[in-house]
Amino acid sequence: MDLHQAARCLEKLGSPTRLEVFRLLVRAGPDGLAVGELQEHLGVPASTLSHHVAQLVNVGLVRQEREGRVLRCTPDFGLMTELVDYLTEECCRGVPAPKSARRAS
Amino acid sequence: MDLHQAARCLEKLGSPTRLEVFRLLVRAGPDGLAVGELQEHLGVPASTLSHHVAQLVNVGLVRQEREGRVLRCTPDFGLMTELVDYLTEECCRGVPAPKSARRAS
DNA sequence: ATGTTAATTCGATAATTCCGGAAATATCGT
DNA sequence: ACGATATTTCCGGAATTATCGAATTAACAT
Repeated sequence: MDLHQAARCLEKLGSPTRLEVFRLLVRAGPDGLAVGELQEHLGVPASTLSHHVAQLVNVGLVRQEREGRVLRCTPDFGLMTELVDYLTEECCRGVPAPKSARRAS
Repeated sequence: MDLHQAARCLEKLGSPTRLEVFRLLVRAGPDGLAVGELQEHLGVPASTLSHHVAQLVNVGLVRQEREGRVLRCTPDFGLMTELVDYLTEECCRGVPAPKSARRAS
């Protein structure tokens, strides 16, 4: 994860609607949620929600898989974790951790 | 930290320039950096940089203190940590951690 | 084929953000 | 008071993003 990728992810998470979408997906269990289910939770018009979800997919934070006529959305925990790790490493410590001192060893 | 505050912080960090500003401040040690020093690092026109820094100050991620004609900027580690904790708690775990099971106990 | 549901794409408008030069403000030194 | 430096504010245009109804595509059932 480099600075530009981190910025892109942060930008997309930086909208209340999209952050809520991601949060709902994370809490929804392994099957995630269909776009329609997200809509019920959020009460946003379908086309608006579709744009927001598309942006999260675009940046890789959300994956979509068709299941009949339903589009099931799941969060990419790996990418989110990379992002949080980037913030922790690069933006939370006053002194950059020496490259040999990260997690064990 | 609630969802809306988190979204505001994320939005402001979601620009390569602003993320780089924050990163530089974090790595700069306890005295932070003057706006002018940031400008040397980034090569951005003064007024543009001023806008970006102002947004970070606005959302509380950066503090400014006058020192003569220099404005010294320091990151708010506390707020940043709250943000990262929010993301970790709310957006990284599939199952919300039971409220009695966070860090020790 | 037709209808129904799920979701996206289109298209148009409104609102916001971004950018940077020029002018203003603040502080200090002489 | 004047000049120099540091930084912001003002302003306007360009670019981007947000919003959402309407039309469209996709999948399925009858």
